[in-house]
Amino acid sequence: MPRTHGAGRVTTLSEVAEAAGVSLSTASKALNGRAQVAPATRARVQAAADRLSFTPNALARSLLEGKTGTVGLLTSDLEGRFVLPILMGAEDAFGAGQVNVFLCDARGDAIREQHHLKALLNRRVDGIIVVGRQTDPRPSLGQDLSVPVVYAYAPSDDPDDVSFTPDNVVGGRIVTQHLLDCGRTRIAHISGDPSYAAATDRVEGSQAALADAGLAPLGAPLFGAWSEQWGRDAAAQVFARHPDVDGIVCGSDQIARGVLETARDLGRSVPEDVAVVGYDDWQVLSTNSRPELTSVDANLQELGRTAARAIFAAIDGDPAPAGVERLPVKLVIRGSTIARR
Amino acid sequence: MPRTHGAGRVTTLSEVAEAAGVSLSTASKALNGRAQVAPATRARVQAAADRLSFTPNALARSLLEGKTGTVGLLTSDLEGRFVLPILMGAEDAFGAGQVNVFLCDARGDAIREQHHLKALLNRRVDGIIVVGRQTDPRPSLGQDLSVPVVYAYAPSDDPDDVSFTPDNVVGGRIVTQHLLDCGRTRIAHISGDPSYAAATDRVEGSQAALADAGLAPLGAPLFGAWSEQWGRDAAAQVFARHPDVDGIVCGSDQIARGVLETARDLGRSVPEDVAVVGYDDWQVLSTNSRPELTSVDANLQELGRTAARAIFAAIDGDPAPAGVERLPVKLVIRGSTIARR
DNA sequence: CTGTTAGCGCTTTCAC
DNA sequence: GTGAAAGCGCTAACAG
Repeated sequence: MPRTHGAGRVTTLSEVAEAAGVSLSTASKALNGRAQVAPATRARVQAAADRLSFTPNALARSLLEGKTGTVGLLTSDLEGRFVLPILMGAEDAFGAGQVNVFLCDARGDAIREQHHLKALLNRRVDGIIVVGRQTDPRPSLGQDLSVPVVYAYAPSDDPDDVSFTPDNVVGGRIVTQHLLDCGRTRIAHISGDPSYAAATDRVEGSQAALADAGLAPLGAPLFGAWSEQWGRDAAAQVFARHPDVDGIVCGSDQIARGVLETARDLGRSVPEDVAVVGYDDWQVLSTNSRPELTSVDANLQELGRTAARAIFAAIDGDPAPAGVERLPVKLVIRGSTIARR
Repeated sequence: MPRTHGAGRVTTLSEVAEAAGVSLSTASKALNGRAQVAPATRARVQAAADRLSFTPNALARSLLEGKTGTVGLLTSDLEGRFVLPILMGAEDAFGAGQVNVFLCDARGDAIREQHHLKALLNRRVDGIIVVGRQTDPRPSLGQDLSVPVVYAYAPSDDPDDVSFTPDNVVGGRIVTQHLLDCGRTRIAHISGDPSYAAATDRVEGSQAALADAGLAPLGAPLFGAWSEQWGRDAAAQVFARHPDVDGIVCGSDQIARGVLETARDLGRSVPEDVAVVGYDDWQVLSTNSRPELTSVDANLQELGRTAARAIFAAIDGDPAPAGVERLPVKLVIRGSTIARR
C-alpha cells in the first residue's frame, strides 16, 4: 500500500527492481514490454510493481525523451461558451492517446497570456492551441517559439500561423438560403454588435444569398447587442417598418429568442407569418423556445478536434499549411422555419 | 534566436553557462537569484540567457524537487455549465502563483476516469480536484492515493474525503423566505428531475421555510425535467389547480423561464399577480427574461477557489477537515419578485 | 564568490 | 537474458 495523502513518497523503479531481485535496467525493460526479458523475470517484476503500486514517473521519462506528451490550451476567456466545445473536442482527440492538456485562462489579458505562455514553455509542452472568444483575428504569439502553435476560433493576425475558424460567411449564406427555400422573399436581418466579425461576416453571407436570388434585403441590417432585449426591440422596429416581413435572420440565438417573443406579442405566428432563424445553435436557447429555433451549428467540437489533429501533425513534423482555414458549419432546421407536420 | 516550430532544440543552462564563461552551477545561482553571485557575473549570465532565449526546463527542476507545481482537474462533464465556473475559480486561485492545471474530462465514464487518474499520477501532479456535474455524492477515488484530493460540486460518498458543495437546502430556504418577505403566502414549487439531489434539497429547504412561517405549500411540489417546456406545462397545471397562487419557486432558471411564459400567456402579471423565482442564476436566462428573474447564485467560482485553496493547504501538509462542507449561496433579487420602482 | 560533484527517476546502449 | 554505466537538465551541498 502506497503512502497516503501528501506524504507523497512514491515507490521508484529501483525499489521495484530490488524487490524483484533484478537490476534497474531489467526492471525497466520488463515493465516496458521490451523483448529481451525472460517471461518468468518479467512476471516477477510485474508482480513486485503491482505489490508496491509502482507508478512510473513521467517527468523522468519526458526529461529523457525530450517530449512530454502534454499540450497547452491557452484560452482568453473560459467564461465564453465557444471555448468549451473546442476544448472538449481537443481533449477528445488527445484523450485516446497519452496526451494531457494544460489549461490556461488568460482572462483576455495580454500580460497574463505571456505569463502563461512562458509557464507552458517551461513545462515543455509539445504544442500549444490558442483559443479565442471571438472570430476576430487576434495577435500572433509570434513565429519564434520552440513548439508548434495552432489558433482556434479566433484566427491569428499573422498569415504565417495556422488558424481554424468557423465559416461565418457561409453560415449567413446557408441560413438565408434556407429561408429562400422556404419561399420567403421579404427578409430582414437583425444582428449583434457590429464590432464583431461574427456579426458582419454573417450579414455579408446573408446579403450575398439574397443578391444571388435577385432579392434586396428588407432594409439595412440592424446591429445592436447580442441579447434577447435587443432582439425584442429590433423586431418591434422591423414589424413596424416592414409589416410584410416574412423572414428574419438573426445574428444569434439570443436575438432570435427576443424576436420570437415580440412576434408572439404582436400576434405574428412563427413560422406561418414569419420564419425566424437563430445562429450558434446554443441548445438551451434554441431547443427550449416555442417554436424551436432553426439555427446554425458551428461544429465547434469538430473544430477543436481539427486543431488538436493539426497540433499532432505539427509535432510529428508535418505542419498544416499556414493561413486561416474556415471550417464548415451546419444548418439545423427546427420549427421556427418549418411548421410541424 | 531559438529554433522554430517543432524542431524543438532549446538552449540549456549549460549552454548559457558556456556562453557567459561561467560554470553550470554559477549560471544556475545567477538566474535563480541566489545571493552568492557577483553582480557583474549575474548580469553577464542574464544577458547570455536572454540572448539565447533560455527557457528553464521545469521537468528537470520538478524531478529534483519532487514537486511539479501542477494540479489535476478531473471533471466528469465538461459540457455542464457547473464545472466551468468552478474551473475558473480554481485557475484563478492557482494562476497567481506558479501552478498549472491539467484538465481531464472523463465524460462521465468510470474507466476513462481511472485512466486519467493514472495519467495524472504519472505526471506527478501535486494534488487533484474532482469536479462533478451534480450535487449528488459520487464514488470516492479512494484514500490510498499519493496526493491529496478534494471534491467540488459533487461531494465524495466517502466521509473521509474532503468535499465542497453548494448548500441547496439553504438556497431553497432563502429563496422561499424572500417570497414570504414579499408578502406571498400561497406558494407552489415546480422542480426538475427528482432523481437529482439538487431538486429534492431545494424543495426541502423551501418546505422548511414555509413550515417555519406556519404555512403549507400549495399542493405537492411538481417534479419533471430541467427544461422550459416542463416549466410551461407545470405552470399551466398550477394555475389551473390553484388560481390563487401568488408565488412560484422553481428548481432552475430554465423552469422559471417556462413559468414566466405561461403566466404571460394566461394574463397573469409577474410579479404583481404572482412572483416567480429561479435557481442557479444562469445569466443568459435570468437577465434576459421579462421581467428579469430573481434567482440563487451558488457562487461556484468561489467554490472553485475554495477547493483550490484546500488543495494548496493539503499540499502544504495542512489538509482541510474531512467531510462535506456546504458553501453559502446568494440570493439575487430582480424584477420577477419585486416590481420595478 | 565560483567550480566540482552528486544525484532526482528513468531509458538505453553496450558488455558480459 | 541480464547488469553496469551514461546521461536527460537542473539544483544543492560541498570545496576551493
